[in-house]
Amino acid sequence: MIKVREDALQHLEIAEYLINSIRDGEFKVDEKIPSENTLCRKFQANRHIVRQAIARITNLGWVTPVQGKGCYVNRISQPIQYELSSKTRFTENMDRNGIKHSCKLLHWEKGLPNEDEQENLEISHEEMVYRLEILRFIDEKPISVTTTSIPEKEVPDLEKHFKAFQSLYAILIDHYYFRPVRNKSIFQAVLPGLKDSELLEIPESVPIIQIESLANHPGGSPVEYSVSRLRGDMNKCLVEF
Amino acid sequence: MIKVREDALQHLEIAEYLINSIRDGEFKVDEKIPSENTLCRKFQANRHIVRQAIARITNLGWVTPVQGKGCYVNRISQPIQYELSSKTRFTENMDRNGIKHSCKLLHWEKGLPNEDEQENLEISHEEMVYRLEILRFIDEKPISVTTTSIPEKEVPDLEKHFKAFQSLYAILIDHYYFRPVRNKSIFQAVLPGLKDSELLEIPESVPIIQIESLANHPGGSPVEYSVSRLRGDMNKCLVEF
DNA sequence: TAGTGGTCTAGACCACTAC
DNA sequence: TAGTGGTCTAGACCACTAT
Repeated sequence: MIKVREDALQHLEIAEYLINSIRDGEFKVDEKIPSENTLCRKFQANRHIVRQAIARITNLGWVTPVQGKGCYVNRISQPIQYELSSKTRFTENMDRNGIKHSCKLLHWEKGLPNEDEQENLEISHEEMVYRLEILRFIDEKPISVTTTSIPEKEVPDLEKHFKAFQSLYAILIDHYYFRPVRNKSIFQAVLPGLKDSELLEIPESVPIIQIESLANHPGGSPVEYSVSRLRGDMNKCLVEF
Repeated sequence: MIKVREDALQHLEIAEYLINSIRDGEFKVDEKIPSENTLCRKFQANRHIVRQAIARITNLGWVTPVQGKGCYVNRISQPIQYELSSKTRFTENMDRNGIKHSCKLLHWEKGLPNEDEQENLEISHEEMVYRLEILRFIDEKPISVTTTSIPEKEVPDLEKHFKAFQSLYAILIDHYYFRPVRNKSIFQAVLPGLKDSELLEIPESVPIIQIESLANHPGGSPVEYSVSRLRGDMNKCLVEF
């Protein structure tokens, strides 16, 4: 067992104080906690220590520091529950729960498949795939980013339907007359990469749920391989058996 | 967009160097990376910066610092894939994949149910529950901690069977003649609390997968409510639909 | 211009490990 | 005793926001 000096770990005490103050409503949602300097004076602590404390409660999701302004208390919303089954999709999930949402096609490309795509989609190394990167929002705040791969042969000229992009599944159903069925999903808890943390507007220490999914033609062959990364503090996933 | 000084974020450069060196095999698994002081000299950087870099690669799972000794490179094992379905249990999962595992009953108690337990197990506030805390190991390393609640009426005198605890399900089947069936699971990515990080022997910034599950009597009423917390860097969960 | 958070330097003392 | 990582102090300059 590692000993700890009695007066040490002061940053944990400060973090605890801040969390309790937020819980008690002393620091209110969307308002600011005291500045670093103020906290230094209050606790007779070094700025470094105060910053450690703030880093901790930031990672725990309580506040978001903004350069030049201050450190804002987050609205602690219950995470959105996302139901995964063979049929549910993001859009239906949100609509069914009456949650206002939107999405944005960040990027698309047509290219040769990587190994994961070849294996999961059961295609050869020379069959082209469409690759879409989609960012989803709830209350104008980004909550997930998804990379989806579909073989070109399944959706020729897919890019013709990208104007006013609303939902990939709407395009598949309206223009290609099929609706993929979720076959399997693999869940992991990971830390975001630099790109993810920028897109999702979270610090690099907020955990994210990564869901790697494969969807098939109804009763048939694999057609859509996707990797989604959801903010851990705003999402949870329900699976019923 | 926030600007960054060109010479700034030096700690990210150092972190990148360290990761690349580990990847390239320059720093080998189970050996130590150079000491903080050595890195300070090498990069002409302040110790604080070097420590930031080390904190980063620690959180990303590459190394584990040990006081007084050094900073050891972790064996990057592919995460263990854990298959969740209505029937699979930890023990069967591991056995099927030929993974050597063990577990330990950390604590047990009999007490009144909390709100979650009342709701999920569909019991009144005065029906006692057994509450078990189980730590699971793979290769002698802790990988998950689970809290399981079962109404006392389902398993009277449960504690009589705790000697040489091997598997809760073995006890249920051998002595109470039923085998719970998984009904639903809720996945979240969270950061560990202090207690979790101690039990799982991970720093507080390594994400964990939290799985809240409910299991029923075959075709019947709820009988087991559990919350598991798995090391994110060592586990992934597969669900097939 | 003043105040905020972001980054970095320099140096101190402590606890733990190895010798 | 020397070397390691853990914690903390004191102070600097920067970028951003508000006034």
